[in-house]
Amino acid sequence: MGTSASTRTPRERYRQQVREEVKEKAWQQIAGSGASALSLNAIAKQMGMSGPALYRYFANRDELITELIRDAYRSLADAFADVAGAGGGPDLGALARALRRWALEDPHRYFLVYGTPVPGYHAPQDITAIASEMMSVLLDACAAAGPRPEPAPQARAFEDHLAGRREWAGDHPDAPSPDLRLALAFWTRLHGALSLELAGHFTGMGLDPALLFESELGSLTGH
Amino acid sequence: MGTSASTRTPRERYRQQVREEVKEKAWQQIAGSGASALSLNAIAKQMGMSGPALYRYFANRDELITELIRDAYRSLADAFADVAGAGGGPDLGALARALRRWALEDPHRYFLVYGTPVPGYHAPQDITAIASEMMSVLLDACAAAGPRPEPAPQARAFEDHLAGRREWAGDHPDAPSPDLRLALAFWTRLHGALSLELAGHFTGMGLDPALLFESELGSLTGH
DNA sequence: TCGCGTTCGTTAGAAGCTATAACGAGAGTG
DNA sequence: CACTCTCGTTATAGCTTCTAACGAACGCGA
Repeated sequence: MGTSASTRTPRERYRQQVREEVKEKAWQQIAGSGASALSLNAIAKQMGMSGPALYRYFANRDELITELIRDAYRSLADAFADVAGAGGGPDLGALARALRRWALEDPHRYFLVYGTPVPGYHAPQDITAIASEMMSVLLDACAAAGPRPEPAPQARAFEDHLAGRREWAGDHPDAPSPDLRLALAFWTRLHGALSLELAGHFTGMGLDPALLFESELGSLTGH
Repeated sequence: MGTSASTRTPRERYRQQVREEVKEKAWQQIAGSGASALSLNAIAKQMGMSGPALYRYFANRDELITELIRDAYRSLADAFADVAGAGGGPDLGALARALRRWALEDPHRYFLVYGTPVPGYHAPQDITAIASEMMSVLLDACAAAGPRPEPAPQARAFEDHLAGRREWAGDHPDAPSPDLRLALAFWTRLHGALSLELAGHFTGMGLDPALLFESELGSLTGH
């Protein structure tokens, strides 16, 4: 046990090491020019080897990008888990600020997860697993959340709808419908504020996105 | 007058006609494979002429895409204006549903406007003008909106912040702060729900995005 | 109606990309 | 020590954007 199957043979060790370095260079390149401009050729040259060598490590460009998306999901889920593990009990505000911190830390990484979807792309199983892992933390925080604003009639209707379709709640099959709706509102509202901020739709407006974010957060945690 | 400067010379007429056909084919291609896969070469071949011919009509790929973004903005602004012009007075619910209809009509067009930003891209003047044209319609609807939920403390703080920085309100320099905040919440919340829906983050959850959208709309228009 | 200039579409080509194929050299295994 | 599997190489096909140079056609003024 200990260093598990990851460190089997020296070959495997080296292989993993190169894959990591490729991904590292890929992140650098994405940070500069976005994911659509990611070039395997450029990465290879940057690592001192010639183009097609990288195809020993990644079947194609899409596989590399999928790997990057997976890592991005993983880092966000870890950030969530850290928040849940740290302070006394889960807290929606802490989760929200961790989300914003994570997004501002690397906007391109954020857009890799929540931006324009790649046409043919379908998330593999393990990525949806990470997503539901995050949802689980979020539902815990929702359950622990205090009193919340009186829901509008449409919100009540949505909660009724949710009561019948909670398969996505994963390990929280008994979560009350208001909690499910709160979790979804958390997700959509904060993502709305964040993605518009990061896409630059507020630039030139002279408003502070942090305050807008806090305002939207306030609409979730109640007064 | 009448047919204005657009129909000056026969040459100019033909030129505009070709430009329109190029954009038409571009939309077809985007609808199939997304904007990142848009190929000038493929469009040219589809129109029966050889690659570089298109460079007589568009300086480069970016100029074509910018034009498409402009048209996309224009069509959304028109959809907003139609709603405002039609029924008796502006209505937030009608605007919201027009927004969702517009988005579902062509998700790729939606992402062209609100999706992952192109790294080097900066919106030209006339596009920001269209954006503030929409904001004006939205602010009218906010002013006409009925009683709204009691704002959370963070929302009050944000309104105070907005009171000092309302330059973006354009032709509504005297809009009250609660209206400004409502307009921004409209924008961010509905965009949050829409973009997650269109990006497919709800697929497999078995929930009805229309009801989620209505629920979020309910949070804006009050009970 | 005739010429002349502008504009258009062409082909050729450079530079870049993804991706495959075939080959040589090395490393680890039995 | 030899054998095999893996790695990195070069060559190549096919795609892309975009520039350059050439010929033809179109339309405007005379």
